[in-house]
Amino acid sequence: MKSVGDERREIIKKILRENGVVYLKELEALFPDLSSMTLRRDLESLEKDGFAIKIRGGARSSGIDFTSTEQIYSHRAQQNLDAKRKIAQKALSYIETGRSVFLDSGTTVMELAKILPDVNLSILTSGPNIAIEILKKYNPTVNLIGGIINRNNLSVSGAHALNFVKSVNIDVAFMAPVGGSAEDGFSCGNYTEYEVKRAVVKKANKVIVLMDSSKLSHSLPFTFASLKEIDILISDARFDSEFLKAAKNAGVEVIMV
Amino acid sequence: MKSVGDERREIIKKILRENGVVYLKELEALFPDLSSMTLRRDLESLEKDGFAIKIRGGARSSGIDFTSTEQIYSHRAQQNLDAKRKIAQKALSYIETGRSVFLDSGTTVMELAKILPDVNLSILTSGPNIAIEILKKYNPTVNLIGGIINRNNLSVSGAHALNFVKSVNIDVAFMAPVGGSAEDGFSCGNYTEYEVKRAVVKKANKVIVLMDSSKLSHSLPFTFASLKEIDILISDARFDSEFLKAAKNAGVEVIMV
DNA sequence: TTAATTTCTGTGAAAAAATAACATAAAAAT
DNA sequence: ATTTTTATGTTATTTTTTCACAGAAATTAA
Repeated sequence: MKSVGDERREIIKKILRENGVVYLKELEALFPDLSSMTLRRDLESLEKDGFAIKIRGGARSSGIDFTSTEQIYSHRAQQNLDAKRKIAQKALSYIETGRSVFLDSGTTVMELAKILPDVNLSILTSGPNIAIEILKKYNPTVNLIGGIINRNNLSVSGAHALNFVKSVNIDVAFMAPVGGSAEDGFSCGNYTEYEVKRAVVKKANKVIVLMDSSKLSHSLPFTFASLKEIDILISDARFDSEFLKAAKNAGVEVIMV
Repeated sequence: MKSVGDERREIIKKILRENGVVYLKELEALFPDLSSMTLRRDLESLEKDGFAIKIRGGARSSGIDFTSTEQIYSHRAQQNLDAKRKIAQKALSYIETGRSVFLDSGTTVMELAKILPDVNLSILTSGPNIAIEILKKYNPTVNLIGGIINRNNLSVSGAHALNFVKSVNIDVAFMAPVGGSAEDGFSCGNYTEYEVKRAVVKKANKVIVLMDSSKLSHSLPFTFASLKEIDILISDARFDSEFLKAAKNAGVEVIMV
């Protein structure tokens, strides 16, 4: 699985991580005895892997921190927009006026935020971009969890975030895992974010997981909720009978969109 | 401040938001009676605004959507923009690498956020839009204060915000008052926001106030800092000798841009 | 080991796209 | 009404990218 230019591409990745951008000229200077075509091909391959975005004269970092397992899949996740919308639409029916609602960070939840009805709701979220989206409406009260922000997924975590969550009441929580499976439950790739999600799951009266099919059968290091701990799973995935059986045993209502 | 092609660029933004990418060919088909040069220029302008990233043959969404911010601020942000920029430019010289910096919410501070150098800084802010702006850079660590968000000025406040501020150390704080005068000091119009600002002023080693001339001689109900409590005042206002005398007595360095 | 196969790299021509510079039209300001 | 500014169009030039093919290097199989 390793190949000849891997080391070179690692170096390019590093530059990309540090500077956010790399130009062909730089690379040509850095690797004087390679043809620019080879370096072009490197950028191309990095783009195919979702690490870089080619721009004129070079490439930019895709913004994904590829040192963690979690984000390796995130470029793929970006593509499932249609599924995310359907999931969000379905999720909408579980939102009741006047309730206290937690919205996790993530692109699927962002779709939900966009179509949220403009009614009296108390929203709590760990995503600053989601908070701002909801502020477009007039009626919901928006509470933003504070803490350190992960620039890769615009998610807030850390000790403050954790304390915040522990001090509030949540009727219904919409959670967005990065991975999900029957055995390992719903997981993410970052410990501090796991802590926050875990705390939310414990506090919420009802937990609804929004998961598009790209997440299925991926497991990430930190499980924030087992099947037993959630109430509803909304997904576009075609679950196999084994999964559905496990869900049924755990008392989870599975909704396929 | 609105300009001719704005509507067209809104459409392009929308495409970008939906598809994540847009190609010049598409745009040429969509706007058949415009030259491709104009459309190129649109993409360029969208890139300059941080909304898009140019790629060969088109542009990709930068992933950061601050439409809502723009909408909320569209009017206010344009007022005195020139002065705000000059103030921000001046403020920049008081930011040192590696320090813990508090950035208040507000449009003047937003201008500062935009031109912040991409260096190792620990940023604490009460403005979610400011946090997102800074996340465009690679190096600063961004801490966002949590709490309830005021949809009029995108500022976070409340008990959680207050606790957060009380638990952190701040080297230098950049504050944006809504009103300022020699007698009443620097003030704002909302009690919970006052509480947070007050806490910041007490904790910060150095307090720098950024105030454009439209704020001068306005007093609002809640004074979060008296002249004595601040270190530097940066403004485009033409202060009268009485004000300058009061500032001098209070040991405030007044910088007029 | 050699031979076969695959992967990686180099070259240069052709195509595509981006830029720059200048001209004109439209809009805004005075 | 005029000046000034902003937006757009046109064209030529430069730069970058793509493409197709050939040779080198590495890997695998025999």
